Amino acid sequence: MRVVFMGTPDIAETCLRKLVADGFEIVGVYTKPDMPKNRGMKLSMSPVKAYATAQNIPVFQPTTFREEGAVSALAALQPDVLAVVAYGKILPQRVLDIPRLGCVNIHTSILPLLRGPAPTQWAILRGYTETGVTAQHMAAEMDAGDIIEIRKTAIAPQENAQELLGRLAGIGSQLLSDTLRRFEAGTVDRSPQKHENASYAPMLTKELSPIDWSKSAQEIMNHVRGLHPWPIASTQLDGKRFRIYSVCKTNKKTDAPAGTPLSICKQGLEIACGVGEVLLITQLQADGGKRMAAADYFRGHPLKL
RNA sequence: CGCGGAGUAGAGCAGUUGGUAGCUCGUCGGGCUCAUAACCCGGAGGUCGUAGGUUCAAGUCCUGCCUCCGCAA
Repeated sequence: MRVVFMGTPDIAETCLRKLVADGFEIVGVYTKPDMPKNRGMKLSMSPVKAYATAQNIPVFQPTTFREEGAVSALAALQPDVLAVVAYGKILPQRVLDIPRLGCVNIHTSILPLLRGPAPTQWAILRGYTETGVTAQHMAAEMDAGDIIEIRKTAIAPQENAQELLGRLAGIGSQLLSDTLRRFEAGTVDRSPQKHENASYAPMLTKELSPIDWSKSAQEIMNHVRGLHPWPIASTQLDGKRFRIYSVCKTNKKTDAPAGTPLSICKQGLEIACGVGEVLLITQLQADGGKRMAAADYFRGHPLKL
């Protein structure tokens, strides 16, 4: 079976590796074009491209499928099935129509919940205790395709989006591999989504970073966990901006206004949040500095309380 | 050559206009207490990222290199 794979970030690389390891014939890999990134604005390739190149799989990086050349190039690969994982581009119907057997997408939520680009992070941000991975037939409307299979998993109380995404990548890559086997065998299920229950998980932005200390300890924890590893929760303290990497609930109470630093102890800095609760900042990073334990930071930067 | 910050004891920092390095925590030894992530006394531990240069003298000034980090994309 001729498989064309489309994907860009780490989770896509994990899935591609799984397909290669399981012996699928990958006749082409699509990924987003190399972009100047990071310090120095160096041109960098996606994890998927790096891996595909190392495996000598042909890599395609069209800017858009609106051009006929890109569409015909895909058709020339004569794919039986198209496997898409976090590609980062919307595929028009005429692209979805190319593969002989169909197009499968792996989405890291329990569809129809959390359609869109950041489902893993929003599952945590919204305080869900369970999420999952969905294999769907692709439709022109994003993440609205008929469902093939859903595999659920519980979200651990302390788990952050990076850790969760790592687990979902493992589950998703297995699900993708299993699904492709079913495509081969002609035993793929199909059941429509309950579109009236759909919700959306929009792209994360830096505007989401600042912590609202008037929220409850649990909500702030969700905020910190959900925005890890990007864009990372942040707050102002003593006139400086800090990225907050991890926090911990306490059972203490306070009358101090939300956002007030209360005390520094061995584990970190205690701050008042909403409804009189106290949250402990355990890991942070100041501008220009490294990420470190909060207790370490305040050893060298005494904070007047 | 996108903009900027930083590399000093195990950890986090200070070190003023250049004159053989300090603080907090930890660590080791001793003491005190019913008790404590408590307190007291004492000790160990640093070729100040690296290679050159200026100087009587450089952590402190100049140049190259390495590494780390934030912003912006």
